[in-house]
Amino acid sequence: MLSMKNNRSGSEKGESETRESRGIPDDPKKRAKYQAIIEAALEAFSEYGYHDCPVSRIARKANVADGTIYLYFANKEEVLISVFQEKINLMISEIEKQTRDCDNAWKKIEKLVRFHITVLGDNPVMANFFQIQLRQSSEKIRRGIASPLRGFYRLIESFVVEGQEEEIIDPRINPNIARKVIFGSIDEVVSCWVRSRRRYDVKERIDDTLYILGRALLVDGVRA
Amino acid sequence: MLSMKNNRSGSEKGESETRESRGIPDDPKKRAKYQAIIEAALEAFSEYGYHDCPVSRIARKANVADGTIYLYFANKEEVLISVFQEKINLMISEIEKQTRDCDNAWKKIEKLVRFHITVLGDNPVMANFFQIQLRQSSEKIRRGIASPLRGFYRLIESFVVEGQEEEIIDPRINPNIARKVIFGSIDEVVSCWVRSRRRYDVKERIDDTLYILGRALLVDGVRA
Amino acid sequence: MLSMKNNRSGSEKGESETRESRGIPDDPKKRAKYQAIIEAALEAFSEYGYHDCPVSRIARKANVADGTIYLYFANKEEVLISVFQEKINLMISEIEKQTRDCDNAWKKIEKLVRFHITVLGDNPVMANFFQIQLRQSSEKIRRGIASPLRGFYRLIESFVVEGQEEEIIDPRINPNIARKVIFGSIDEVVSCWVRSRRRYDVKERIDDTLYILGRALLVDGVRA
Amino acid sequence: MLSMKNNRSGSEKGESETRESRGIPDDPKKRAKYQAIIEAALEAFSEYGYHDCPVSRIARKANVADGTIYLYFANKEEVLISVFQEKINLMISEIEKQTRDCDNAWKKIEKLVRFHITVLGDNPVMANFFQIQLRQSSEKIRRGIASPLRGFYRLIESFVVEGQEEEIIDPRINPNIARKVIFGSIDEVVSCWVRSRRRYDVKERIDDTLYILGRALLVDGVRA
DNA sequence: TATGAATGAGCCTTCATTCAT
DNA sequence: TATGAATGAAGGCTCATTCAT
Repeated sequence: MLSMKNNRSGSEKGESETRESRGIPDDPKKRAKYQAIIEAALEAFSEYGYHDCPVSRIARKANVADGTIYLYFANKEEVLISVFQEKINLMISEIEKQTRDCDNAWKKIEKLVRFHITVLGDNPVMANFFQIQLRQSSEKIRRGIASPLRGFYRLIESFVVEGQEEEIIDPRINPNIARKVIFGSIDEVVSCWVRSRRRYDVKERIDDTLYILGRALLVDGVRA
Repeated sequence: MLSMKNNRSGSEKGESETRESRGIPDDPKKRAKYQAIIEAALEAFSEYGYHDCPVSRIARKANVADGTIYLYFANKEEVLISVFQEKINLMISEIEKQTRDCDNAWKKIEKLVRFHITVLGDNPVMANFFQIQLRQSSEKIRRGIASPLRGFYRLIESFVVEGQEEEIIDPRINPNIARKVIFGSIDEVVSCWVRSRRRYDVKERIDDTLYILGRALLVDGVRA
Repeated sequence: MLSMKNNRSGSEKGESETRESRGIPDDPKKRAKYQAIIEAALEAFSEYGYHDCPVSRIARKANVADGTIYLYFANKEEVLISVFQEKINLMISEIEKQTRDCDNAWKKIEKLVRFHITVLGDNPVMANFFQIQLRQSSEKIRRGIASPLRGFYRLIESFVVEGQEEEIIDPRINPNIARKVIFGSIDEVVSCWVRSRRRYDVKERIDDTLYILGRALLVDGVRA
Repeated sequence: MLSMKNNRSGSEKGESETRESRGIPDDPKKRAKYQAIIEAALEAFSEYGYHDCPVSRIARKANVADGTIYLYFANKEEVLISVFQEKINLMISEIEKQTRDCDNAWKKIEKLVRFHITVLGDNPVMANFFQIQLRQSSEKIRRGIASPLRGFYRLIESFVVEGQEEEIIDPRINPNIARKVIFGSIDEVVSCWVRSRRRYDVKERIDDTLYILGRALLVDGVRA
């Protein structure tokens, strides 16, 4: 099983407390403020764009002082990274929970695709954050995002491998590439929808997407 | 055939000389300087990241004064957009040329995928630009990029439709979604490679990618 | 009586905290810094001229960082406007105070003229500011200055009307034009002196000016 | 008589040709271009404001290249000064002509006031230029304007002295101050009208202004 | 722990002026 | 003489971050 759940430290190398990450507070009062900042940042970034969103705007939204942000996060980049960590980890746990009792690996992939698109489709703020704000050119941000994203990647890939073990997914498929096709497809579907200013309902695209992904992965006998 | 080739004007409405786009110079001397700035910007953005790359750095690289940039582009955002226009249009023309005498639509898709990954795989600077720098959160940039990108999208989609007419691609596939799967897959494959700091050779991933895309699209009889 | 005294808010519409004016701070510590900037700006503008005086020079003179200016004023134009507001309102209050127990309206006008020329005559920095720096071609500045200036205009005009009610000023005189003659005369007297680089003492011109203004306004019986 | 007419050199000290002024061209073709620039500048300054009017805008309006401006004027400041010189000298000549056969000095003053306000009142572009654009804080501009302005001042003052010689103007009046009262009054009347965005007709204010000025200057017996 | 005033580095952009053609 | 592309200095302003309270 994926042991991602609480591995939310800023970097995988365990630079415990210094610059890169101040960690997630244990004290419930602090934890609440930490969460408030995360949620405020999510909204603020989506609303104004990462680079056009001053830290003061996050603070204002979170009902804290500007300086308070820096008691919880090392800097603005860390805030963005932490928002992503929080959200992607929630997503991963939820998908793990929901796929736990699926009959087979393809059902899990189906669930994952459906869940991911549905969540973002129902949540414009998060969709904007994931598809637009996250893609910053800053090296530090990219590195900070890499690790939690890997958790999501591994989840998908594990489903593919599982499917191959169950002999419902073509064994000649490279699972790593399959993961990229799956993730890339979802990502593109959602990105286009966000860029279209959400003029249609993405959820209506789920079945067509799954149809193609099913063709791509499943051995002939299994395809409906 | 797609008539995208030389449609590189800044805006779709053809406002010859407004703020948003100063157009591409006809005078060959100016054209050369325009190109020099484009190339310098491509490099500079890739090297430092769009937001961490002052206009002065582009100017320096292009061997022109800071102010000169503004004789050719309305502002920094326009530079980024123009670099993309220039490059994506080159790519489109080249793909159109190379696919002109393919036997069937699938060969064209194969060519496109292979070409796209190869070009970026051989060109780290451009890869970084396409996969990282281009994804800015600025609304204006996103809009500026949308139109030339659409040309690329249309090209892919036209191949899918062609394949369906040739009855080698599953008619039940939604071509628009197929395009997203194809583009999303390429994009993810290249992005991961760039993010890995190009620690391997992407071109080695082409066949595996095409294998999955072939499964995804082709009717059973055609698949090798 | 004119209720101008403390009406120093940035805009007439009472928009408490908008861009255009950050208001005058209540907190005494901030108020002190606000005043320091005002005084520094007055000096700096007079010394270098509005357009040739970078904000950084004001900051330096006020012993604050450049950015601090923008915590107190929305932009450079607002600084100029605020300096004027501050100074003209002081002037108005002082004149109101000093004219309160004058025997008649003409004495008030006399006082006003004498006071105005004396203050500027004794204060080259302020004179330069009022006569030179204030007259900027920027529309926004002109509008910002208009409202506090109107307070000064009204004061003069009220004296003229009063004089007519007292039957010492010719009733056939248009008080609005009389105000313009009075103000225009003072203004020209001081301006010429400033432009002469203060090569003489303006205060010596007061009596001659008042002699002419007395002739202009007073009914024959009253003139000395 | 005033010998101002063609004394339009940049400075009174006769620094013939070097920096400060390139003089007015004799060659009629050049003279035409010189005039075209003057007129274009007058318009452009009025329209955009001196500081917000790039030299290129003047060039455009004058149908010449930017660089051409510098063949006729040493710099932008010189352009402003020259516009003023041209216009004020025209004004002076015209007033001299029109007052040549006035019965007495007061009629001349009347004519001058009426003429000045009428010309500006009928010519918003020139009014804006004289009342707003001209008042720049730049030391160099102020000095450049001083000399031609002095011609206008002298004209007014000469009328006052004449009036005193004719014994229609109070001999106890200081002619220099009288000139300031006259000029200051006109200036204020026109300035207020310009600042009001010309919402009324200034010419309607002429009589009221003259009434007050007549009271101010004329000996009792002469006043109507 | 929380505040928010203060900092000051840094960047985009403008535009007067020059000069090769 | 005329052009207009090129220059590059300069400045207003923002905002991430700090630190005294």
